[in-house]
Amino acid sequence: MGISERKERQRAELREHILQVARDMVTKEGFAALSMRKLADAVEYAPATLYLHFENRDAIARALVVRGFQELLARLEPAAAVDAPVERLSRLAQAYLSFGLGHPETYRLVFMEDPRLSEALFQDTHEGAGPKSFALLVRTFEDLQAAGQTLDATPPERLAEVFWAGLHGIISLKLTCSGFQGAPAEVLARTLVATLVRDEPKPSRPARRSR
Amino acid sequence: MGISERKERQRAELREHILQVARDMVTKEGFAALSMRKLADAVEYAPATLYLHFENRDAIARALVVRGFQELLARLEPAAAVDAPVERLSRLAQAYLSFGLGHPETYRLVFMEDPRLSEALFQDTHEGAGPKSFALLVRTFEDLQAAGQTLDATPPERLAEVFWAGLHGIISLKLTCSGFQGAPAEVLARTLVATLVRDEPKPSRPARRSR
DNA sequence: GTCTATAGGCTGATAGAC
DNA sequence: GTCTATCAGCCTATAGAC
Repeated sequence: MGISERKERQRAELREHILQVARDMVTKEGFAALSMRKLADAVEYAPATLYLHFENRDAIARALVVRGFQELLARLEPAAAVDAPVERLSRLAQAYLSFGLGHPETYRLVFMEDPRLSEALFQDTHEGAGPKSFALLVRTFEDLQAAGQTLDATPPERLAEVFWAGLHGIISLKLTCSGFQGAPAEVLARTLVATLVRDEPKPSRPARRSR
Repeated sequence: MGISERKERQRAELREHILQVARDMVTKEGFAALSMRKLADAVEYAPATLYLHFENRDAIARALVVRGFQELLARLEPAAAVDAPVERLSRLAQAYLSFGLGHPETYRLVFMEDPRLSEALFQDTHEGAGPKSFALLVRTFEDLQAAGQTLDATPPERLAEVFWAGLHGIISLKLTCSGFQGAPAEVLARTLVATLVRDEPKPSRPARRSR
Protein backbone atom coordinates (compact mmCIF):
# COMPACT_ATOMS: atom_id res chain seq x y z
CA MET A 1 0.00 0.00 0.00
CA GLY A 2 2.59 2.54 -1.09
CA ILE A 3 0.16 4.94 -2.68
CA SER A 4 -0.15 7.38 0.18
CA GLU A 5 3.60 7.22 0.65
CA ARG A 6 4.14 8.16 -2.96
CA LYS A 7 1.72 11.02 -2.62
CA GLU A 8 3.47 12.31 0.41
CA ARG A 9 6.81 11.97 -1.34
CA GLN A 10 5.56 13.92 -4.30
CA ARG A 11 4.17 16.56 -2.02
CA ALA A 12 7.53 16.88 -0.29
CA GLU A 13 9.25 17.08 -3.64
CA LEU A 14 7.07 19.92 -4.80
CA ARG A 15 7.64 21.77 -1.55
CA GLU A 16 11.35 21.28 -2.05
CA HIS A 17 11.14 22.49 -5.63
CA ILE A 18 9.30 25.62 -4.59
CA LEU A 19 11.96 26.39 -2.04
CA GLN A 20 14.74 25.83 -4.55
CA VAL A 21 13.20 28.23 -7.02
CA ALA A 22 12.49 30.76 -4.28
CA ARG A 23 16.11 30.52 -3.22
CA ASP A 24 17.25 31.22 -6.76
CA MET A 25 15.01 34.23 -7.02
CA VAL A 26 16.28 35.61 -3.73
CA THR A 27 19.93 35.17 -4.66
CA LYS A 28 19.30 36.93 -7.94
CA GLU A 29 17.03 39.80 -6.99
CA GLY A 30 16.89 39.87 -3.21
CA PHE A 31 14.14 38.90 -0.84
CA ALA A 32 12.11 42.05 -1.36
CA ALA A 33 11.63 41.06 -5.00
CA LEU A 34 10.20 37.67 -4.08
CA SER A 35 6.43 37.76 -4.53
CA MET A 36 4.02 34.88 -4.43
CA ARG A 37 2.86 35.63 -7.94
CA LYS A 38 6.31 35.68 -9.45
CA LEU A 39 7.23 32.57 -7.54
CA ALA A 40 4.10 30.80 -8.78
CA ASP A 41 4.96 31.84 -12.32
CA ALA A 42 8.48 30.52 -11.95
CA VAL A 43 7.41 27.11 -10.64
CA GLU A 44 4.60 27.00 -13.20
CA TYR A 45 1.77 26.64 -10.72
CA ALA A 46 -1.11 28.90 -9.88
CA PRO A 47 -0.53 31.32 -6.98
CA ALA A 48 -3.21 29.59 -4.93
CA THR A 49 -1.25 26.35 -5.08
CA LEU A 50 1.62 27.84 -3.12
CA TYR A 51 -0.72 28.33 -0.20
CA LEU A 52 -1.35 24.59 -0.07
CA HIS A 53 2.33 24.07 0.69
CA PHE A 54 3.16 27.13 2.74
CA GLU A 55 0.98 29.05 5.10
CA ASN A 56 2.05 32.36 3.62
CA ARG A 57 5.01 34.29 2.29
CA ASP A 58 6.60 34.53 5.72
CA ALA A 59 6.67 30.76 6.06
CA ILE A 60 8.73 30.59 2.86
CA ALA A 61 11.07 33.24 4.19
CA ARG A 62 11.54 31.32 7.42
CA ALA A 63 12.35 28.13 5.55
CA LEU A 64 14.91 29.98 3.45
CA VAL A 65 16.50 31.48 6.53
CA VAL A 66 16.90 28.09 8.15
CA ARG A 67 18.53 26.66 5.02
CA GLY A 68 20.77 29.67 4.64
CA PHE A 69 22.05 29.26 8.14
CA GLN A 70 22.57 25.54 7.69
CA GLU A 71 24.67 26.28 4.65
CA LEU A 72 26.75 28.70 6.69
CA LEU A 73 27.21 26.09 9.40
CA ALA A 74 28.32 23.58 6.79
CA ARG A 75 31.04 25.98 5.71
CA LEU A 76 32.20 26.63 9.24
CA GLU A 77 32.49 22.99 10.25
CA PRO A 78 35.59 22.07 8.20
CA ALA A 79 37.31 25.18 9.48
CA ALA A 80 36.35 24.28 13.03
CA ALA A 81 38.03 20.90 12.64
CA VAL A 82 41.49 22.45 12.41
CA ASP A 83 43.60 21.66 15.44
CA ALA A 84 45.75 24.69 16.08
CA PRO A 85 43.39 27.29 17.54
CA VAL A 86 44.96 30.36 15.94
CA GLU A 87 44.87 28.80 12.50
CA ARG A 88 41.36 27.59 13.25
CA LEU A 89 40.19 31.09 14.11
CA SER A 90 41.57 32.46 10.91
CA ARG A 91 39.99 29.69 8.85
CA LEU A 92 36.65 30.30 10.55
CA ALA A 93 36.91 33.96 9.65
CA GLN A 94 37.65 33.13 6.02
CA ALA A 95 34.78 30.66 5.83
CA TYR A 96 32.29 33.09 7.34
CA LEU A 97 33.46 35.85 5.04
CA SER A 98 33.32 33.79 1.90
CA PHE A 99 29.78 32.75 2.71
CA GLY A 100 28.61 36.28 3.39
CA LEU A 101 30.26 37.87 0.38
CA GLY A 102 29.56 34.93 -1.89
CA HIS A 103 25.82 34.86 -1.13
CA PRO A 104 25.05 38.47 -0.32
CA GLU A 105 21.30 38.24 -0.70
CA THR A 106 21.08 35.10 1.39
CA TYR A 107 23.24 36.72 4.02
CA ARG A 108 21.03 39.79 3.97
CA LEU A 109 17.94 37.68 4.39
CA VAL A 110 19.34 35.70 7.29
CA PHE A 111 21.09 38.46 9.24
CA MET A 112 19.97 41.86 8.07
CA GLU A 113 16.32 41.72 7.18
CA ASP A 114 13.73 41.08 9.82
CA PRO A 115 14.32 40.30 13.49
CA ARG A 116 11.40 37.88 13.46
CA LEU A 117 13.08 35.76 10.83
CA SER A 118 16.30 35.14 12.67
CA GLU A 119 14.55 34.64 15.97
CA ALA A 120 13.78 31.01 15.26
CA LEU A 121 17.45 30.24 14.67
CA PHE A 122 18.34 30.67 18.30
CA GLN A 123 15.31 29.16 19.99
CA ASP A 124 16.27 25.50 20.42
CA THR A 125 19.00 26.18 22.86
CA HIS A 126 21.10 23.24 21.74
CA GLU A 127 19.86 21.71 18.53
CA GLY A 128 19.48 24.70 16.20
CA ALA A 129 22.12 25.71 13.70
CA GLY A 130 22.47 29.04 15.48
CA PRO A 131 23.70 27.80 18.85
CA LYS A 132 25.68 25.06 17.13
CA SER A 133 27.62 27.57 15.05
CA PHE A 134 28.19 29.83 17.99
CA ALA A 135 29.48 26.90 20.01
CA LEU A 136 32.21 26.35 17.41
CA LEU A 137 33.43 29.87 18.02
CA VAL A 138 33.26 29.63 21.78
CA ARG A 139 35.20 26.40 21.74
CA THR A 140 37.92 28.03 19.68
CA PHE A 141 38.34 30.80 22.19
CA GLU A 142 38.40 28.31 25.04
CA ASP A 143 41.27 26.57 23.32
CA LEU A 144 43.01 29.86 22.66
CA GLN A 145 42.73 30.77 26.32
CA ALA A 146 44.00 27.39 27.41
CA ALA A 147 47.03 27.99 25.23
CA GLY A 148 47.45 31.51 26.60
CA GLN A 149 46.89 33.01 23.18
CA THR A 150 44.12 35.47 23.84
CA LEU A 151 42.77 37.84 26.48
CA ASP A 152 42.69 35.77 29.61
CA ALA A 153 40.36 37.90 31.70
CA THR A 154 37.44 37.78 29.28
CA PRO A 155 34.91 34.93 29.08
CA PRO A 156 35.30 32.98 25.83
CA GLU A 157 31.60 33.49 25.06
CA ARG A 158 32.14 37.19 24.99
CA LEU A 159 35.24 36.97 22.83
CA ALA A 160 33.32 34.74 20.46
CA GLU A 161 30.54 37.29 20.29
CA VAL A 162 32.93 40.13 19.57
CA PHE A 163 34.55 38.02 16.87
CA TRP A 164 31.20 37.24 15.33
CA ALA A 165 30.08 40.87 15.51
CA GLY A 166 33.34 41.91 13.89
CA LEU A 167 32.90 39.55 10.96
CA HIS A 168 29.27 40.51 10.63
CA GLY A 169 30.21 44.17 10.66
CA ILE A 170 32.83 43.71 7.97
CA ILE A 171 30.43 41.87 5.70
CA SER A 172 27.40 44.03 6.24
CA LEU A 173 29.32 47.25 5.72
CA LYS A 174 30.61 45.88 2.43
CA LEU A 175 27.11 44.87 1.45
CA THR A 176 25.38 48.10 2.39
CA CYS A 177 27.97 50.86 2.62
CA SER A 178 29.70 50.10 -0.63
CA GLY A 179 30.33 53.81 -1.07
CA PHE A 180 32.97 53.64 1.60
CA GLN A 181 36.07 52.21 -0.02
CA GLY A 182 38.12 50.68 2.72
CA ALA A 183 40.53 47.79 2.82
CA PRO A 184 39.34 44.48 1.32
CA ALA A 185 37.26 42.34 3.65
CA GLU A 186 39.95 39.67 3.85
CA VAL A 187 42.50 42.18 5.06
CA LEU A 188 40.12 43.50 7.70
CA ALA A 189 39.35 39.99 8.86
CA ARG A 190 43.06 39.30 9.24
CA THR A 191 43.39 42.38 11.38
CA LEU A 192 40.37 41.33 13.42
CA VAL A 193 42.01 37.98 14.10
CA ALA A 194 45.24 39.73 14.98
CA THR A 195 43.50 41.89 17.58
CA LEU A 196 41.95 38.87 19.23
CA VAL A 197 45.07 36.74 19.33
CA ARG A 198 47.89 37.62 21.66
CA ASP A 199 50.27 36.03 24.08
CA GLU A 200 49.04 36.16 27.63
CA PRO A 201 51.55 35.06 30.21
CA LYS A 202 50.48 31.76 31.74
CA PRO A 203 51.38 30.12 35.04
CA SER A 204 54.80 28.57 34.43
CA ARG A 205 53.64 25.07 33.50
CA PRO A 206 52.97 24.23 29.84
CA ALA A 207 49.63 25.43 28.49
CA ARG A 208 46.73 23.51 30.00
CA ARG A 209 43.67 22.33 28.18
CA SER A 210 40.62 23.44 30.07
CA ARG A 211 38.59 20.44 28.94
CA MET B 1 11.43 93.53 -2.47
CA GLY B 2 11.30 90.72 0.06
CA ILE B 3 8.35 88.91 -1.44
CA SER B 4 10.27 86.29 -3.36
CA GLU B 5 12.52 85.82 -0.33
CA ARG B 6 9.52 85.15 1.86
CA LYS B 7 8.19 82.69 -0.68
CA GLU B 8 11.46 80.86 -0.80
CA ARG B 9 11.62 80.83 2.98
CA GLN B 10 8.15 79.38 3.22
CA ARG B 11 9.04 76.80 0.64
CA ALA B 12 12.09 75.80 2.61
CA GLU B 13 10.01 75.63 5.77
CA LEU B 14 7.51 73.28 4.19
CA ARG B 15 10.29 71.10 2.89
CA GLU B 16 11.74 71.03 6.36
CA HIS B 17 8.38 70.19 7.87
CA ILE B 18 7.90 67.30 5.46
CA LEU B 19 11.29 65.90 6.40
CA GLN B 20 10.56 66.23 10.10
CA VAL B 21 7.32 64.33 9.79
CA ALA B 22 8.94 61.72 7.56
CA ARG B 23 11.64 61.28 10.15
CA ASP B 24 9.05 60.72 12.86
CA MET B 25 7.28 58.14 10.78
CA VAL B 26 10.52 56.30 10.08
CA THR B 27 11.55 56.24 13.72
CA LYS B 28 8.15 54.89 14.66
CA GLU B 29 7.43 52.34 11.98
CA GLY B 30 10.59 51.96 9.95
CA PHE B 31 11.45 53.16 6.49
CA ALA B 32 9.53 50.42 4.71
CA ALA B 33 6.34 51.78 6.21
CA LEU B 34 6.95 55.27 4.86
CA SER B 35 4.73 55.83 1.84
CA MET B 36 4.07 59.03 -0.04
CA ARG B 37 0.38 58.74 0.66
CA LYS B 38 0.74 58.30 4.38
CA LEU B 39 3.31 61.05 4.50
CA ALA B 40 0.98 63.37 2.60
CA ASP B 41 -1.81 62.53 5.03
CA ALA B 42 0.42 63.24 8.00
CA VAL B 43 1.55 66.65 6.74
CA GLU B 44 -2.01 67.41 5.62
CA TYR B 45 -1.18 68.02 1.98
CA ALA B 46 -2.20 66.18 -1.13
CA PRO B 47 0.21 63.46 -2.30
CA ALA B 48 0.95 65.40 -5.47
CA THR B 49 2.26 68.31 -3.41
CA LEU B 50 5.11 66.22 -2.07
CA TYR B 51 6.41 65.86 -5.60
CA LEU B 52 6.77 69.62 -5.85
CA HIS B 53 9.29 69.48 -3.03
CA PHE B 54 11.00 66.15 -3.62
CA GLU B 55 11.67 64.42 -6.87
CA ASN B 56 10.40 61.12 -5.51
CA ARG B 57 10.40 58.86 -2.48
CA ASP B 58 14.09 58.08 -2.87
CA ALA B 59 14.99 61.74 -2.64
CA ILE B 60 13.27 61.87 0.75
CA ALA B 61 15.14 58.78 1.84
CA ARG B 62 18.44 60.32 0.79
CA ALA B 63 17.72 63.49 2.72
CA LEU B 64 16.88 61.45 5.81
CA VAL B 65 20.08 59.44 5.48
CA VAL B 66 22.19 62.58 5.30
CA ARG B 67 20.52 64.00 8.41
CA GLY B 68 20.83 60.73 10.25
CA PHE B 69 24.52 60.62 9.61
CA GLN B 70 24.97 64.24 10.61
CA GLU B 71 23.28 63.45 13.89
CA LEU B 72 25.67 60.57 14.41
CA LEU B 73 28.63 62.82 13.67
CA ALA B 74 27.31 65.36 16.16
CA ARG B 75 27.36 62.66 18.83
CA LEU B 76 30.85 61.52 17.98
CA GLU B 77 32.42 64.96 18.04
CA PRO B 78 32.34 65.56 21.80
CA ALA B 79 33.80 62.11 22.36
CA ALA B 80 36.50 62.84 19.81
CA ALA B 81 37.52 65.93 21.75
CA VAL B 82 38.79 63.88 24.69
CA ASP B 83 42.55 64.08 25.02
CA ALA B 84 43.68 60.68 26.28
CA PRO B 85 43.38 58.38 23.27
CA VAL B 86 42.30 55.26 25.16
CA GLU B 87 39.55 57.11 26.97
CA ARG B 88 38.64 58.78 23.69
CA LEU B 89 38.26 55.44 21.94
CA SER B 90 35.99 54.16 24.62
CA ARG B 91 33.88 57.32 24.56
CA LEU B 92 33.59 57.09 20.78
CA ALA B 93 32.38 53.55 21.13
CA GLN B 94 29.76 54.55 23.69
CA ALA B 95 28.57 57.46 21.55
CA TYR B 96 28.26 55.32 18.43
CA LEU B 97 26.43 52.64 20.35
CA SER B 98 23.99 54.96 22.00
CA PHE B 99 23.11 56.47 18.65
CA GLY B 100 22.56 53.12 16.99
CA LEU B 101 20.55 51.57 19.78
CA GLY B 102 18.71 54.78 20.59
CA HIS B 103 17.53 55.34 17.01
CA PRO B 104 17.30 51.84 15.63
CA GLU B 105 15.16 52.68 12.61
CA THR B 106 17.32 55.62 11.64
CA TYR B 107 20.41 53.46 12.03
CA ARG B 108 18.81 50.79 9.88
CA LEU B 109 17.96 53.32 7.21
CA VAL B 110 21.46 54.79 7.12
CA PHE B 111 23.54 51.64 7.37
CA MET B 112 21.48 48.57 6.69
CA GLU B 113 18.93 49.35 4.04
CA ASP B 114 20.03 50.15 0.55
CA PRO B 115 23.60 50.47 -0.73
CA ARG B 116 22.51 53.32 -2.99
CA LEU B 117 21.42 55.39 -0.04
CA SER B 118 24.68 55.32 1.84
CA GLU B 119 26.72 55.81 -1.30
CA ALA B 120 26.30 59.56 -1.26
CA LEU B 121 27.71 59.79 2.27
CA PHE B 122 31.19 58.89 1.15
CA GLN B 123 31.39 60.68 -2.17
CA ASP B 124 32.80 64.11 -1.27
CA THR B 125 36.14 62.82 -0.22
CA HIS B 126 36.65 65.48 2.41
CA GLU B 127 33.50 67.46 3.12
CA GLY B 128 30.88 64.78 3.71
CA ALA B 129 29.86 63.60 7.17
CA GLY B 130 31.05 60.11 6.27
CA PRO B 131 34.73 60.85 5.70
CA LYS B 132 34.65 63.39 8.52
CA SER B 133 33.44 60.79 11.01
CA PHE B 134 35.88 58.21 9.81
CA ALA B 135 38.70 60.72 10.15
CA LEU B 136 37.90 61.06 13.86
CA LEU B 137 38.47 57.35 14.27
CA VAL B 138 41.66 57.28 12.23
CA ARG B 139 43.07 60.15 14.19
CA THR B 140 42.39 58.32 17.43
CA PHE B 141 44.32 55.29 16.26
CA GLU B 142 47.19 57.49 15.10
CA ASP B 143 47.39 58.90 18.58
CA LEU B 144 47.19 55.44 20.10
CA GLN B 145 50.03 54.27 17.92
CA ALA B 146 52.12 57.30 18.75
CA ALA B 147 51.65 56.40 22.40
CA GLY B 148 52.47 52.76 21.74
CA GLN B 149 49.02 51.69 22.87
CA THR B 150 47.85 49.65 19.94
CA LEU B 151 49.08 47.30 17.22
CA ASP B 152 52.04 49.08 15.75
CA ALA B 153 52.36 47.17 12.51
CA THR B 154 48.86 47.95 11.26
CA PRO B 155 47.89 51.16 9.45
CA PRO B 156 45.60 53.30 11.62
CA GLU B 157 43.04 53.47 8.79
CA ARG B 158 42.68 49.75 8.96
CA LEU B 159 42.38 49.66 12.73
CA ALA B 160 39.74 52.36 12.48
CA GLU B 161 37.83 50.31 9.97
CA VAL B 162 37.95 47.20 12.13
CA PHE B 163 36.77 49.27 15.08
CA TRP B 164 33.91 50.69 13.06
CA ALA B 165 32.96 47.29 11.68
CA GLY B 166 33.02 45.90 15.20
CA LEU B 167 30.65 48.54 16.53
CA HIS B 168 28.43 48.21 13.50
CA GLY B 169 28.36 44.46 13.96
CA ILE B 170 27.41 44.73 17.60
CA ILE B 171 24.58 47.13 16.87
CA SER B 172 23.21 45.43 13.81
CA LEU B 173 23.21 42.01 15.42
CA LYS B 174 21.24 43.44 18.32
CA LEU B 175 18.83 45.08 15.88
CA THR B 176 18.28 42.09 13.65
CA CYS B 177 19.30 38.95 15.51
CA SER B 178 17.49 39.73 18.69
CA GLY B 179 16.83 36.01 19.12
CA PHE B 180 20.44 35.53 20.06
CA GLN B 181 20.81 36.59 23.66
CA GLY B 182 24.40 37.54 24.18
CA ALA B 183 26.13 39.99 26.45
CA PRO B 184 24.78 43.56 26.49
CA ALA B 185 26.08 45.79 23.72
CA GLU B 186 28.00 47.97 26.15
CA VAL B 187 29.91 45.01 27.50
CA LEU B 188 30.79 43.83 24.01
CA ALA B 189 31.96 47.31 23.07
CA ARG B 190 34.24 47.37 26.11
CA THR B 191 35.74 44.09 25.04
CA LEU B 192 36.15 45.41 21.51
CA VAL B 193 38.08 48.39 22.87
CA ALA B 194 40.16 46.09 25.03
CA THR B 195 41.17 43.99 22.03
CA LEU B 196 42.29 47.07 20.12
CA VAL B 197 44.25 48.64 22.93
CA ARG B 198 47.51 47.13 24.08
CA ASP B 199 51.00 48.12 25.02
CA GLU B 200 53.41 47.89 22.17
CA PRO B 201 57.05 48.37 23.10
CA LYS B 202 58.28 51.69 21.69
CA PRO B 203 61.81 52.93 20.89
CA SER B 204 63.26 54.02 24.21
CA ARG B 205 62.43 57.75 24.07
CA PRO B 206 59.10 58.99 25.42
CA ALA B 207 56.12 58.43 23.14
CA ARG B 208 56.24 60.69 20.10
CA ARG B 209 53.32 62.47 18.56
CA SER B 210 53.27 61.78 14.86
CA ARG B 211 51.80 65.18 14.03
C1' DG C 1 1.26 75.99 -5.38
C1' DT C 2 -2.02 73.17 -4.45
C1' DC C 3 -5.69 70.50 -5.53
C1' DT C 4 -8.72 66.37 -7.49
C1' DA C 5 -8.75 62.51 -10.04
C1' DT C 6 -6.72 58.79 -11.89
C1' DA C 7 -3.47 55.95 -14.55
C1' DG C 8 -1.25 51.80 -14.14
C1' DG C 9 0.79 49.05 -11.62
C1' DC C 10 1.89 45.97 -7.76
C1' DT C 11 0.73 42.96 -3.54
C1' DG C 12 -1.08 38.74 -0.32
C1' DA C 13 -4.60 35.94 0.12
C1' DT C 14 -9.11 33.25 -0.66
C1' DA C 15 -13.76 31.21 -2.58
C1' DG C 16 -15.42 27.92 -5.15
C1' DA C 17 -15.36 25.13 -9.63
C1' DC C 18 -13.28 20.96 -11.40
C1' DG D 1 -4.64 19.12 -5.56
C1' DT D 2 -4.95 22.35 -8.64
C1' DC D 3 -7.20 25.64 -11.09
C1' DT D 4 -9.63 30.35 -12.41
C1' DA D 5 -11.31 34.43 -10.88
C1' DT D 6 -11.30 37.85 -7.84
C1' DC D 7 -11.31 40.57 -3.47
C1' DA D 8 -9.44 44.25 -1.22
C1' DG D 9 -5.87 46.71 -0.62
C1' DC D 10 -1.53 48.97 -1.28
C1' DC D 11 1.81 51.74 -4.03
C1' DT D 12 4.41 55.72 -7.02
C1' DA D 13 3.68 59.12 -9.93
C1' DT D 14 1.33 62.43 -13.13
C1' DA D 15 -2.22 65.26 -15.90
C1' DG D 16 -4.81 68.99 -15.74
C1' DA D 17 -8.23 72.09 -13.22
C1' DC D 18 -8.18 76.01 -10.16
